Amino acid sequence: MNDAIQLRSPASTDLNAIFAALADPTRRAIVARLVDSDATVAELMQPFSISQPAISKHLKVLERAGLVSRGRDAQRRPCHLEAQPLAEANAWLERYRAVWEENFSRLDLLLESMKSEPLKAGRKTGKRRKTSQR
Amino acid sequence: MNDAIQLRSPASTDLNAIFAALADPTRRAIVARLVDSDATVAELMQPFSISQPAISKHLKVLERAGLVSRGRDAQRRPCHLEAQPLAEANAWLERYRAVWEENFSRLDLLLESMKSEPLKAGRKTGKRRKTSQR
DNA sequence: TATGTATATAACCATCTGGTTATAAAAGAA
DNA sequence: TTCTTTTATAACCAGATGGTTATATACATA
Repeated sequence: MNDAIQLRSPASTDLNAIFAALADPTRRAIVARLVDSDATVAELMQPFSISQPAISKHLKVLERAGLVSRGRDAQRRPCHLEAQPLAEANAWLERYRAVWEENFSRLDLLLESMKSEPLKAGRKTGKRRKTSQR
Repeated sequence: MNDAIQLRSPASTDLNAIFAALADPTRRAIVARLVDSDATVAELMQPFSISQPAISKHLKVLERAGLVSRGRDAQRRPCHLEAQPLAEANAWLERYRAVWEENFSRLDLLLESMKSEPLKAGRKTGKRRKTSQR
């Protein structure tokens, strides 16, 4: 995936849109709803007290992030949840699993992450491991 | 975690800030850098061609999301990566693992997610699985 | 054809974001 | 004290975001 320094790789751009899309509770609720089944705009609108255009805007954000695709059924434009962007976001977070799981030591994580995906953000000139004590 | 319908639960608010913080490539790179070790603002600034105040702003966003905590070492304010928000974001995505892993069927996922965390976004009045024809 | 239904678009608004430059503040060093 | 280093804050800007209302479009049906 190659994140870190060069900020404009296509994959990185995707992650921008994906995380941004997930940063809104209405959109997360829409994603949650679509796990169950495809749904029309009207159906997605139902649980919320916001206008239909607002929902359409949210759907466009989800579409741009690749999280939702649209079909066509007469006037309706049924929404379908796409898996891949969720997998991408998960993959990014997965690299830091060791941070929140106590099984690994910091050093283990470093080696682990270098093996799977060279982070190369470092350039740690001084490499002070304990810059302070918090 | 209780997401979906009521949009302003504290946990939901956290996810907003967490995902929003991760939606920027500079901030994701900072997170990646901090996995290795704590770092000062100057150290974090180094790989980027943006100003120091810009970095300070990014750090404030990460702090608000709980992803980074700050220490004190003379003039320096070393940054430390906090695990919990990453775990929270991961936990949210984890609920949809079955969506991108073909092992589960859709129905399996539904049961799975209901067991672990009642989604209750549905209110599926008609429970039409295929919105396409009606 | 006219009407109703489902969705999208336009125009607008307030607020947030990500950047800038200039300046302030905090702390060690001379 | 004065200078230097490190970080934060203020003021500003352009553009995005999330909402609104009003209107247009696309299609089905009476």
